[in-house]
Amino acid sequence: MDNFDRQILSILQRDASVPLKELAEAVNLSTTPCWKRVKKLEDEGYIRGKVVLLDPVRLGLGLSVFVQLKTQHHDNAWLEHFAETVVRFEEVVEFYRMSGEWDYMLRVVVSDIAAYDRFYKKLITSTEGLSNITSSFSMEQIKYTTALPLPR
Amino acid sequence: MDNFDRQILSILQRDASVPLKELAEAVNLSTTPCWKRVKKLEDEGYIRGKVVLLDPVRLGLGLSVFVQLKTQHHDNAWLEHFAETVVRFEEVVEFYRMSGEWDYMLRVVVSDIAAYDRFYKKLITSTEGLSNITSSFSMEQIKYTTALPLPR
DNA sequence: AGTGAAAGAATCACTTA
DNA sequence: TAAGTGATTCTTTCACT
Repeated sequence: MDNFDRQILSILQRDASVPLKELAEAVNLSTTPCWKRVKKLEDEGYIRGKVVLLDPVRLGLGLSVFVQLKTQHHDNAWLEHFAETVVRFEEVVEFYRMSGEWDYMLRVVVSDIAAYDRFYKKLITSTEGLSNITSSFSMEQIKYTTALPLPR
Repeated sequence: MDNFDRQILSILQRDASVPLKELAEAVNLSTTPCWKRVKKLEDEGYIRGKVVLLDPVRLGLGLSVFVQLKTQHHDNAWLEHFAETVVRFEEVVEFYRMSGEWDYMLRVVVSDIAAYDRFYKKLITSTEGLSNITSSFSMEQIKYTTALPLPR
């Protein structure tokens, strides 16, 4: 992981549609060595995949809801079962196990409050052992990026 | 936005490295009409871009911190200035204006608690008018996807 | 790490339903 | 208005230096 690699990752995580030739020029390599580095970064797991990002608002999915959850169960078996259930819901785009007051946090993407309510009912009927839930509604997504802060 | 388009988006938002020929086969079109649809979806703003997703843990960026903020200022000028400042920080990968108790929420990606503390100091010295801040630490990212729940 | 050739994909003009 | 065919152009990939 040298400087070349970091530059390559930095460009590709912002725009993966640049042709290899341009990418190579940008980092001052010729195509083949640059290509070999990209392949290596894929093989070594730095690059997890290439995807297209969609516009949630354009698709009528402009509402993000953050759901914070508490449970009494703190054993691994319960967590595994719970995680499996929650992960299956397509509306759940992010899911974290937290320290502090709340045990879990989700980000749920839906079209509107009515759709969120449907999701909420689905969630509480399909999981057990939750002692507390709170939902916080986002009014506006001011920033959303998949680009990680790479050390330069 | 018909069924073809939805299928195309559904595939590309999970894997944008599939060749057009395969994509076309998967949705039962030949390459050109399929290609035209992809271009149209880009032009019309459904597709915001193509990116490579990196593995945060592999890069030593395994800590997500959720930062909730309150302010006294509820005018547009203050928000704009505040948003501009916060958006500039690369560590901030998500930034929402919220309803309810907290006015804003951030997701911040850092390497460890020490790095978060550096970010925290940077944040509070570069913004003004914040009346309350709380940080919640994620122990584990159980799910993270950029794929939106498209209606089928 | 680089060159140049071969293989493979994307793009386009044009045709057809 | 939308889909298909085939030719052209551009990109990626690879053997070799």
